Amino acid sequence: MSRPRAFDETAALDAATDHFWRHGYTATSVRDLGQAMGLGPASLYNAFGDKHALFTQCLDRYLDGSMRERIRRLEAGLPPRAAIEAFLEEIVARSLADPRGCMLVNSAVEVAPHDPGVGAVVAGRLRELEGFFARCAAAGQAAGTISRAHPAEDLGRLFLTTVMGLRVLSRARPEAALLQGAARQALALLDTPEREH
Amino acid sequence: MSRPRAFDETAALDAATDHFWRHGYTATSVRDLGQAMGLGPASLYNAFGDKHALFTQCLDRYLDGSMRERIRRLEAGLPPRAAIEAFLEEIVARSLADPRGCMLVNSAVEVAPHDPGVGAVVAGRLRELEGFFARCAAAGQAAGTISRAHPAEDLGRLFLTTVMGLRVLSRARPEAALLQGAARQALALLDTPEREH
DNA sequence: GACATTATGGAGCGGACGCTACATAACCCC
DNA sequence: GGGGTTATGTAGCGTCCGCTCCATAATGTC
Repeated sequence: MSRPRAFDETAALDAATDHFWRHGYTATSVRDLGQAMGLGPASLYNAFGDKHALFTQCLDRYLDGSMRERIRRLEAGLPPRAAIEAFLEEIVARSLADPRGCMLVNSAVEVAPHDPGVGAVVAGRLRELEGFFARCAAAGQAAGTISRAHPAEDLGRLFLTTVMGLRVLSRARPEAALLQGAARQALALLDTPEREH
Repeated sequence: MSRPRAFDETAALDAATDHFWRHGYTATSVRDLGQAMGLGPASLYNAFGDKHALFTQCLDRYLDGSMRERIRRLEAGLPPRAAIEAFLEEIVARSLADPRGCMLVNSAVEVAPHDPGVGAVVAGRLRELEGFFARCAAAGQAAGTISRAHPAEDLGRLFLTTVMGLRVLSRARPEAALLQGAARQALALLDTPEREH
């Protein structure tokens, strides 16, 4: 019925995501995106809408492929305490290996405060991550592998905060001793001896 | 000898800082800055150099007036454990009250990765903050007000990470329960019962 | 008051910005 | 192979970007 697209949509989105990820929203121009995606402006606007709409598609794809994938994989494949430990380990390893940092953090800082739509997406994903940690903490406490000294809700809040902090620190101080030390110290909360009563 | 400046340099720098703080480096134009500072472009460039030089002056002033001021005040006026607690409390209160977030975090995420000069400044200030927490932790342990269950270096690393994380979370989820819960949980590390041996 | 020096306002440089219009090309359906 | 429909390349819209030039103004020195 009509002429088909001459490019791979997912490859184009991946290229756009990489560009937003590296340079942020404002510092990325539509011309940059078109070049990275191998598209002229007409094709870009026809397929993905304007710059803002393209960014939200990239952010959604990024979050599905990184954060949600990790939550699903670890929660399904590991016991709760190990899932928490593995999450932090992966975050540290990624922070040390990938200079692009975390697109969720980048968006929370650069875009979310000025963009209610992106702000809602970011807030929702942060709640998902907090929920993962809180669920694992509660399950580990029920299974006896995690100390009951602290409420699971607060553990979830602190692990979420720790992940965000690690991702920020890695942009200016990508040092293994720093990131591993912080993660180790957060995980120590899982072993707090319980006071006798 | 020559015509004097017709504007207050510190007030102009404060106005520029506020603009960079709210909108970030890239999204702030020199015209915006000139309008906020009450200066024409000629005066602005003559007094402060180009946009990048002005930004670094704003960032330095901001850090001296917020982070360094807080470290100095708390470390001089409070015992070590209380200094740590007060720092986190102030960060939470400020995060809930001021929608601009933390300019150090903003700069670490937006500017530092693409700018070695700013990156060095940010890394240095992060080290100062880590040092404050580590010093307080060690002093508190020596005074007996902080548990010796964890090494002071790791406590410093985690508190630094926690502050960074709180500052990120507050941009998308400025919720008292979340930020206070995370801070409370981090501070619980100061009370870890020591295992008998 | 003439002079040297710095500050200021305004005009404007070349280029990049996000985005659009339009003619043409490539496909499916019949 | 014509017709309908969508995709694509190019040219270019109006605006804003960082920054500079230049004529003029305001000061201290003598």
